[in-house]
Amino acid sequence: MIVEAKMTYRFSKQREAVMAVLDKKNYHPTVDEIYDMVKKQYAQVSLATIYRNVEQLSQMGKIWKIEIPEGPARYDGNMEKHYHIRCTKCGNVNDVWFKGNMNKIINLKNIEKKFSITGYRIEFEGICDSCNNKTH
Amino acid sequence: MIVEAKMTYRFSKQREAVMAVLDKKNYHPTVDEIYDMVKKQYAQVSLATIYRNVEQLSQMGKIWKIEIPEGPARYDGNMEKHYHIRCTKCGNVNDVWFKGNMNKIINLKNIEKKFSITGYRIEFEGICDSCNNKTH
DNA sequence: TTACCTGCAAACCGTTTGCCTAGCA
DNA sequence: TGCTAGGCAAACGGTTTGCAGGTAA
Repeated sequence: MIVEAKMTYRFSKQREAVMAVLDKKNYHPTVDEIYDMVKKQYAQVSLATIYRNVEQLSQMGKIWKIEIPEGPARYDGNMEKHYHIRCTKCGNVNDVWFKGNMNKIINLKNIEKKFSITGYRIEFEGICDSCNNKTH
Repeated sequence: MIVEAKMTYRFSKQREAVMAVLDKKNYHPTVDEIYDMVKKQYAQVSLATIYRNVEQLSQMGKIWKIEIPEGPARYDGNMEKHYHIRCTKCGNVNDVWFKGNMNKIINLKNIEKKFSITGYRIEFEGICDSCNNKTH
């Protein structure tokens, strides 16, 4: 028998600092990058604390975890519905604001149902401006 | 200046065995699972060999690597164009045969262009039959 | 005063690499 | 004979965990 763990959150200055780092549009730092930022304010902070806090914050629905295949996850403090595009050269992630309702466009009813489909994950790929403009 | 490395492949029974494992429809094993299969035939085979071979085969365009967020990659020997759905309970991956042209449905022209978009990755999520039917 | 939260270090897991031998072409 | 592929073990990168002390409520 599984017993739901009761979980209460309490304030911590470190978690506030993580939130503050993520309070910026079109910014999708990795844990390491968040760590470096938070360290400026709390030199003693540990990497594990950052990991624990981003996990908690994303479970609380306050931030969004962006899974990156073959690389560190990135986090996004902007909870408005949008998508992401990743530069296949430098790895940077940018916001994609799709005009229209993606749920209408990807009509799950058109897909064969041996599963009950609960969602989808879509991620765009491309080359960003700064990589495009680089001579090499 | 970057010099393209010249690469020639040569036959190996281990790589044949990996291909043989993947020659089955709607089967998406991890490296560990492939390893276990190949070991039945070649007890001495090493995990590194499986990794090197799946990497090579997918570069040769003979198999497809399915990136799984937070988990081991899976491989698919079926190169016909299709999509995947992953059970969020048990992690199993199944094929999704989408009726229609996904490229028409996801019209990249509708998306703002600060990037040059080269592609997208879409992965469905759901609960598979066997997980649905499990009492718990 | 209770439990959550922290810092530290060690462990973890999937994957890659260095080294040296085996074996295809 | 030259160069790719293999086996083994160690290293790697991102992430999680155990523990003991710190701190919010």
